[in-house]
Amino acid sequence: MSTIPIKGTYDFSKIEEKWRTHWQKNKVYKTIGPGEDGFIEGKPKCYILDMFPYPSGAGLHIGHPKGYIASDIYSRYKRMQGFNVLHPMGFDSFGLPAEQYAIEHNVHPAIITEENIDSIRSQLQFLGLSFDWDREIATSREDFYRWSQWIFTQLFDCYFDTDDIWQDGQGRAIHGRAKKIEDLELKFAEGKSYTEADRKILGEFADTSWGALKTADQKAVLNNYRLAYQQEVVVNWCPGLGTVLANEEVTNDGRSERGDFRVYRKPLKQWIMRITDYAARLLEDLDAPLEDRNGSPFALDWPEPIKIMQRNWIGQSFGAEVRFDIIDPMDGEIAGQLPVFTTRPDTLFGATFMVIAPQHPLIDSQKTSYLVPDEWPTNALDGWRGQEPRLDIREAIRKYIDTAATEVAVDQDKKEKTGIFCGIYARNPVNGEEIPIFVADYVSMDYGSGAIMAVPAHDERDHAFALAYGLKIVSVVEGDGQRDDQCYSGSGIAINSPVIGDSAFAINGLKSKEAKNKIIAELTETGLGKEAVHYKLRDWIFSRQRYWGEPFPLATHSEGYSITLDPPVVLPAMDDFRPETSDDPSRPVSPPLHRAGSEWATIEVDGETYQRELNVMPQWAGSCWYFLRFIDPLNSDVFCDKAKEGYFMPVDLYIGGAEHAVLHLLYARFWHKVLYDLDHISTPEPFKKLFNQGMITADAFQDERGVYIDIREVEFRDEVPYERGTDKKLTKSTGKMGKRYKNGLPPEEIGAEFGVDTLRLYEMYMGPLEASAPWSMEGIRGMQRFLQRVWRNFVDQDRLVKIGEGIEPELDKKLHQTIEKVTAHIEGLRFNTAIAALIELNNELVSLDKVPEAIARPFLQLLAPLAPHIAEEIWELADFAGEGVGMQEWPVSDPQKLVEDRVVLPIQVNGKVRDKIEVALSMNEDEIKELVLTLDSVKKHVADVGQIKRFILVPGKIVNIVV
RNA sequence: GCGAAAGUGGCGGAAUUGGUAUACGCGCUAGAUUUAGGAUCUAGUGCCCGAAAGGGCUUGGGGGUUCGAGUCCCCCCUUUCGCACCA
Repeated sequence: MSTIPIKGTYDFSKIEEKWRTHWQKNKVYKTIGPGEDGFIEGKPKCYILDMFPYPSGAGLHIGHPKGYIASDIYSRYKRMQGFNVLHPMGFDSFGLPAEQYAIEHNVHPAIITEENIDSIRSQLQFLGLSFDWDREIATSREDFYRWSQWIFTQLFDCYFDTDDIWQDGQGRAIHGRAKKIEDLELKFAEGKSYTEADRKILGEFADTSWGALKTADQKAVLNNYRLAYQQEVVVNWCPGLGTVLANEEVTNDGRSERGDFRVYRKPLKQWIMRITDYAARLLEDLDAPLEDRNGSPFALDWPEPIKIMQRNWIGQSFGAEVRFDIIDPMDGEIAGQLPVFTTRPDTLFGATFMVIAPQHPLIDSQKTSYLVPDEWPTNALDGWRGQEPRLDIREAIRKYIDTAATEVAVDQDKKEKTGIFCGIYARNPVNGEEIPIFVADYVSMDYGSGAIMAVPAHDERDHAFALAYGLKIVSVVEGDGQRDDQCYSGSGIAINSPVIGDSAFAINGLKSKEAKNKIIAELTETGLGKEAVHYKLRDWIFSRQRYWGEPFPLATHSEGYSITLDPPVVLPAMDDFRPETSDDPSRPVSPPLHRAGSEWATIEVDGETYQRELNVMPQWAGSCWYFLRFIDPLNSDVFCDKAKEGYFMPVDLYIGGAEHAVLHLLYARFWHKVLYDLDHISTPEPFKKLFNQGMITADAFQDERGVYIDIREVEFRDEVPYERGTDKKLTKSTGKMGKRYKNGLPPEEIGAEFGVDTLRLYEMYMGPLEASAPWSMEGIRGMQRFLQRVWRNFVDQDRLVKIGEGIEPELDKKLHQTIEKVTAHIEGLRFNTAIAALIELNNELVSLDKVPEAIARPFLQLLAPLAPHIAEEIWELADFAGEGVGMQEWPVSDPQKLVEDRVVLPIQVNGKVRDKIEVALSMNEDEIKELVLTLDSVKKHVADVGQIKRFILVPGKIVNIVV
C-alpha cells in the first residue's frame, strides 16, 4: 500500500499539489471582461456555466463533480482554442437545505453557511477545476441578495401588456411584454376602463374615475396587474416545516419532499409571480429562432426530453370557452352564466351535466353568487344526494366542500368519483337542454374556470361519474374502435347532432376537427363563447415562512397596500431563527421574522408608518439570475454592467442535473424575459446550450434491519458482502450515491489514493456524460495505468524527458487521426471516446525509445484539458516554450495526413464476411471484381461466375456478392 | 394511465448517412521480468461445435423492408425517469 517514491516515477500527489497552487496563486484562470484592464477587443467569448451547488454540510462526494469536471475540460479546451472563457462558480446558499442543516446542528445559518462554502470551495479547488474564484458569489451574501431584491422590485413595478404585439430583430411577432407599472397608471388616468376583476375589487367605487380613487383602491387595482402580486390563495401548508410549499415540493402522497411531513390545504395571503402571462412566450421560445440585442441569432440547443418536459409543464391546450346560462332554482330565471373551457366543443351536444369545483363561488354561501336552493329539488334522483342523503341540501353540500378542502393536498389513487348535486340547472347553449350541475372534487378550481361541461360518452372521468350517479350518456361521436359500453375519447364523425337546417350548430356528419371549428365559429358569432387557449402552468407562489432567505423589499401600509423599499433590506440577525412548527394544521401562520421585533418590522416612509413584509423569498430566487451576477460580481451600482452582459450573454454551455429540467430552468427563463422586456439585459433567453450529466451510481449495503452500512466497512467473502469483522451478511442494492446510503466517497480520499487526474479521467471515461454509470474501484485503476504509461513514455527513471526527433509516417497519420477524433469528441462532450483515442495513441508510443517532439507537443496539448496536472508537469520537464501547455493553441489536424490511400475491404458472399483484401483506394470496380473472384475463400462459396446475381461494391467500404 | 429515455461480451461501454458488431478500459488466461507485488511488459479473450482446418450463432423477444439492419418500420417484454382526475 505504501507508495515509496522511486526516483522518476509518476508522483501524482506532488505534481498535483504543485500545479493546483500555481494556478491559484497566479490567478491563471482569471477572466477579463469588457472595460477591465487587459481586455482584448474582438476576442470571442465562451460562457461555460455549472449549476451552482448549495453548500451542504456533508461536503461533496465523488458523484457531485461529474458535471464540474466536464465543464472544466470544455473550458480548458475552449481557452486553448482562443476563446475568452468565463467559467465561474458560486453557492446557492439561501433556502431550506442550509436552514435545516443549521437547525440540526444548532448553529446559526449565517455562520454554518460560510463554513460550508469554505470547505466545498477547497474541495472544488482540489479537483483542479479552472474556475475564476475572484468571481465567487453566494446568494445569501448581502452584496448578492440586494440585487435579488432589486429584481423583485422590478417585477413588482411592472405589468404584462397583453395587447402589445412587437417584433424582435428576426421579425418574429411576439405577443405581450412587461412594461413599467407607471405606463398602466397613465392609461387608467387617461380613461382606460376597468376589467371585471378590477370592478370586483373596487366594489362600490367601480364607476369612479382613476383620479378620484383613493390610493389604496388604485393600488388594489394595480395588484391585479403586477407581475409580483399579492393574493389569498389555497396553499400547501406544512406545519411540520412551518412553511408553505410549492406544488412541486409536495410528494404524491401529500407529504413534504424535505422532511416527509404532512401537507394541508390552507388559504393564505401570499406573494405570487404572474408567470402564466409568459406561458406562451416560454413555450414558443423553446424552439424559436432568437436574437440578442447585438444582432446575433441563436436558438436553444437543449436535450429534446427537457424541452418536452417544459412543454408538458406549460401544458398548452386549444379549445373553446363556452358559456352556459345558470337557471335560478328559486324563480326559474337566468341567474348568470357559467363559463367552461373545453378542448372538445364538437361534443357539446353530448353534454348531459356540469361539474364545478368544491371551491366554486356558485356554492360558496359567503358569496352573493350563492344559488343553492333551500330544499332538494323534487326531480333530483336519490343517488345525487351524496354520502348522507338524509341531510338537507345546503348542509350536504357544505359538508362535501369541507371534506374536500381539508383533504391532503394531492390525493393519489383516488379513482372513484365522489360528488353531489347542487340543486341548480344550467342550459346548454347549443340545444337549450337543461342539465344538472354537480359539485365534485375531480374538478379543480385552479384550472380553467373551475367548472366543466361533462360529456360522459367521450370523457373517461365524466363517464365514471355518470355511471356512479345514474346520469344520461349520449354518444355524439362515432369513431374507430368505439364500444357501446365504454367511453370513446378519440375523434371521429359527429352523430346525434343537428343536421343542416335544424340549427346553426349543424355538425352532424362532420369530422371532429371540422365540427370543432364550426361550433367555435358559431359560438363566437352568437356571443355564447369563443376560441380559447389554456395552460396547465400556474402562477408561482413566492412567499416562504422561513428565516434563511431574501427578505422582501416591501412594506405594507395600514390601508393594506404595499410599497417597495430600496434594497438592501438586510436580513436581521436573529438568535432564534427557527420556524414555528407544529402538528396542528389550524394554528395561525407566523414566519420567524415576526420575532425580529417591531423595531425592525415597523418602518416610517414619508411620515407614514408601514409594516415590513415578514415572509422571505424561496430558494429559487437567487438561482433565477446568478449567472448574470457572475459577469460583474463586484458591481455596487447595478446588478450587472450592460456592456459586460452584452458581451458574455447568453450562456454558451450550461451543465447540470436533469432534476432541474422544469422548475429552475422555467423560473430563470421567466425572470430573464422580464428583465429583457424591461431592457436591463440583451438576450431573450439565458441558456443557449443545456446539457444534463448523468449520475454516478454506487452499490449500497444494508444489514438485516435495513440500516445502511458504510461501504468502507463492507468486505466480500466468496463474493458475499459482510460487515467488516463480523458475521453479518449484507444485502446489496445499486442506486444514487449519497450520505443517506453511506456509499459516497469524498473526492480527497480517491484523489489521495489514485490522483486527481486519474479521478477526472475515470469519471469521464465511465460512459457517455449524459448516462448514469456505476462507480467501480477496479475501473479507476485503468485510468491510473494510462497516466502511468504516459509518464513512462515521456519521462525516464532519472526524471529526464525522453523526447526525440523524426516521426514515422504511420505514426504521424495516427497522430492526426487522434487530433481529429479528440477535437470532435471534446466539442461534442463525448469525453469517454476522446480518452479512448488518446489511450490508443499512447499505446503506440510504448515501444519507442523516445517520443518524437512532433508527437509529444500535440499529445500533451490534447491531454491537457482532461488531465491538466500531469500534462503541465511533462510540458515543463520537456522545457517546451510558453506559459504552460494550458496556454498553448489547440492542435489542428492536417487533412492531407488523414487521407488513406489503401483500405481493407471486407468481402461478403450473401451478406456473410468470407474474406478481407487490402486494395488501393484508386482501384475501380472491374479491377476489384477480378481480384475478388480469384480468392479461394470466395470461390468456395461461388461455384461459378454465372451464379452471381449481383456484385455490389461500396467504394472504400465493402464488397457483397449475391449468388 | 400519459410522456420520455434506455436494453450490445463476465462488467463499464464503442460503432457519421444502413456497409468488417464488440473500439477503449476493467476482469480473466498464459508467458516474461521481479525478493515481492493490487507494479511492469508480451500474447490471448463474444458464444457454441470441432484436436485442427473450419463451420454455425450473436446487439431484450418476434415479425418486416434491404444485396446488407445494433442502426429503418410494425408488434411485444423489461428497466429507469418525468407527469398524473388539466376538462
